Amino acid sequence: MMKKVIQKKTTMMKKVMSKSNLKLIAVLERTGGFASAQELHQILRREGDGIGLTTVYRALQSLVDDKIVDLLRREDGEAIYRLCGETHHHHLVCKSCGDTVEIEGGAIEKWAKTMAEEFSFRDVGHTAEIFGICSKC
Amino acid sequence: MMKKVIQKKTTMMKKVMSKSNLKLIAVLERTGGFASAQELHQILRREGDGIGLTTVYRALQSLVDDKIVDLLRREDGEAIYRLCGETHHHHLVCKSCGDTVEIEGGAIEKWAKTMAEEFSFRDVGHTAEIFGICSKC
DNA sequence: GATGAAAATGAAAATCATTTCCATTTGTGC
DNA sequence: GCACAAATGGAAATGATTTTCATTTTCATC
Repeated sequence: MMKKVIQKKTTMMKKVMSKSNLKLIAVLERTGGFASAQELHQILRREGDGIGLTTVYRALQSLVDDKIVDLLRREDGEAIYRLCGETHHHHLVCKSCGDTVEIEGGAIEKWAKTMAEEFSFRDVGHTAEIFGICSKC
Repeated sequence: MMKKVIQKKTTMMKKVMSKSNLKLIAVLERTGGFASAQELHQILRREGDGIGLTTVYRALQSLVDDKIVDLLRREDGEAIYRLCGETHHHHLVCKSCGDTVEIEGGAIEKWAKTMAEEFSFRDVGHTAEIFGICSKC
């Protein structure tokens, strides 16, 4: 069995993940999709965690800084977060009932890449959503 | 001198553009790029126009509804507005300097249509933006 | 020109996400 | 235990946007 290495914390060391950061990651893993800070806070509260809203915002911010979660925007401008590294997908949303389908966006990825190259942009990301009325509505 | 044509307003007629809408369009034309509601309001005030902030928001909203201006988001979520071109297009936005390129989205139109059909959605629209860092930044 | 209804307007208040302040608690090394 | 830095959370502040509501303007019609 390998000997356990005790590490001392030094300024050179990578920051240790705080408890709240871990909690947020856990919720994001569990819920899968996107969630706003307010929603994440509610979820944690509902589960009995007394975490404060401030802490949720702080934790999310640091996770974004560390590139552990992505920050996107809803149509109304509210910030939504998701774990990085999940397969990147897009949404098909019913304007009437709100039902959402996750869809493949291969064509989009290619398009974004092509356009970025054409205009010499780097570090590009993209957003793409389709909205309409689903068959049930 | 040509005789002035007096038109009567009827419910069948296309909605007439209100004064504030025209003012907003004028400023957007003049400034060219994107501007937030707050900025547009300041510009108008600075020019001696006593227009109220509420009216600016209302005018922008109606222009967006009428597809006369585009609504996008700054990184911090603040809404920014810009005159639409005639054709449906998408944007390539620099996260650093805010420069924007209008780009072709043929691939997107096709993708949206295909996906909508696959999941039996109707009346579909879509949004798609690419953001990154431009060559100058 | 007067009139009345509908549309437009703007000031102030309300809303809502997010940030800032600050006092308290927790964790860690000595 | 002690000292000190980091983490935390509640309350207040901020800032964009929306709502409310009373007032003003527009305009077709008389």
